[in-house]
This record gives sequence, structure tokens and C-alpha cells, in this order.
Amino acid sequence: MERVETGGRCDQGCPIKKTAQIIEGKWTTLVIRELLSGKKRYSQLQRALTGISPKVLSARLRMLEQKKLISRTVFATVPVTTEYQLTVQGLKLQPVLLAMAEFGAQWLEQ
Amino acid sequence: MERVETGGRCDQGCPIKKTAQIIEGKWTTLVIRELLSGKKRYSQLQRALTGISPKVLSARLRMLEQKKLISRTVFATVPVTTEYQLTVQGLKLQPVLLAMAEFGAQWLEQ
DNA sequence: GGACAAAACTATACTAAAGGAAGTAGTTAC
DNA sequence: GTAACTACTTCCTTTAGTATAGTTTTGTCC
Repeated sequence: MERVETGGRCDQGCPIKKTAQIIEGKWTTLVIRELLSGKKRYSQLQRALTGISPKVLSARLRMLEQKKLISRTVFATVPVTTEYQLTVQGLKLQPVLLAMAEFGAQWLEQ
Repeated sequence: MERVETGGRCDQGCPIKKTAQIIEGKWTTLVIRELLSGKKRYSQLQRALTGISPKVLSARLRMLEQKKLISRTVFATVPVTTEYQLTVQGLKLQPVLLAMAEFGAQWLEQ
């Protein structure tokens, strides 16, 4: 694995801090997890993430869209449907989620 | 890279969710980042993480200790000093932080 | 011996973020 | 007309985080 600086002084522009600022909010990583398996509609996300409030879901989707990590497409169906999808940038979060999955897996089996 | 299930139905005991629950609080990943480069005292952490409040720092340290990700050792120096150190379990978070560092690095250079 | 200092916190008051319940708008099936 | 579906918004309460002051326990300086 490539060597990356993780510790020490990096107050301005630490890459870990930058990533933390994106994923630190509640539900954020789970929204991304859902989108890693393909584009999803608002209601699909809401059903998959049992317990998320519509307020937090739209806040997360708007934040991720603003940061260009997901794209939002509205379809003129009836009723109107909206599709959310990871951008190329957003897909680059996959290794982070994979590392989290591996840690969580060995955590669950003690 | 090993294939790991990231999407789909995993409400009870999803490994990503488990990891997210640990690192989702503000400052948590940065505390771990500091400890990845070796054991640190309370005041060292406070100085390194400019802006963290003592309340949040001790809350994070207590939480991580309770989850057995860090250990706390008190020394009978004068004044008393306390050292925090990642456990073997805690060290296993390194790949997550490395992935975050890599994402953040390419994010910073656009 | 009294003032002051350092480390590691705790306590308190305040603000920002998240959760929960309910409501809105547009359209269509019954 | 009423219910249902999708994608939200609004309002209010609760929880999380910020800012800052205070506490405790030795010990040195004068």
C-alpha cells in the first residue's frame, strides 16, 4: 500500500480532516453505501435507511450534490421521480467504505 | 483488493454502519489520526487538535476507551500525566484513515 | 508560608445539528 | 371526492458541540 502521511501537524488542509468534514454527519456514509450499488430514488433511499427522517435525507443529498459527489436527475413521470447517483468523484469514496466494511466486519466477530 | 459487500439490505449488523457509529462524531477521526503516530497525552492532543473543546476531547477519549480502541494510563508524575494509546483493535482503523487520506488528497488537488 | 504554575479534567451556559410529527403540491386511480 | 404516491418542507423538541470558567493535586519560587 502507498505510504500516506496520517499523523502530525496538518492543521490547514489535512486530507483526513477534509474527508471527515464530508462524511462526519449522521447517515452520510449510509447514504453513500446505498448509492454504491447503483442509482436510487428518494423513496428507495428512505426505505433502505430505516429510521432516517426525510429532513436529514434531503439535507444529506443536497450537501453531497453541492460537493459534486452525487448527481440529481428529475424525471417527468407521474408522479415525478428523482434519481440520485454517485459522480466519478463520489465513486472515489468506495475505498473508504470498503475499509470501513472490513473494520466493521472483524469488529462484529470480536 | 478483497471483495466486500457494501450495498443492499444490511439493517441489522451492517459492518459499515458499525464503523460509522464509532467515527461519526465530530473530531473522532482526528483524535485517532493523532494517536496513529504514537501515544499522546491529553494536553498534546488538545494542542494538536486546535479548536477542540476539553469537553468533547474527554468525551471522545472516554468513548474510544470504552470501545477498547484506545488505552488510558495514568502516571504518578507531578502533576499527574495521562497517556492515551491505540490498542491492537484501534490500530485496525488505520486502513480507514489511509483511505480517507487518499480521498482527501485527490479532493484537495481537485 | 503564600503566590503562582502545570496537567487533566469537570461544570455551566449557550448555539447548532438531528429527530419526530405533521403538512404540502401535483397527479392519477377508484 | 377521496385516497394514494412521490418528494419534499415546516415546526418543535431533544441531543450534540462550542466557549469558557473553575477544580484538584502536587511543587517551585521568593
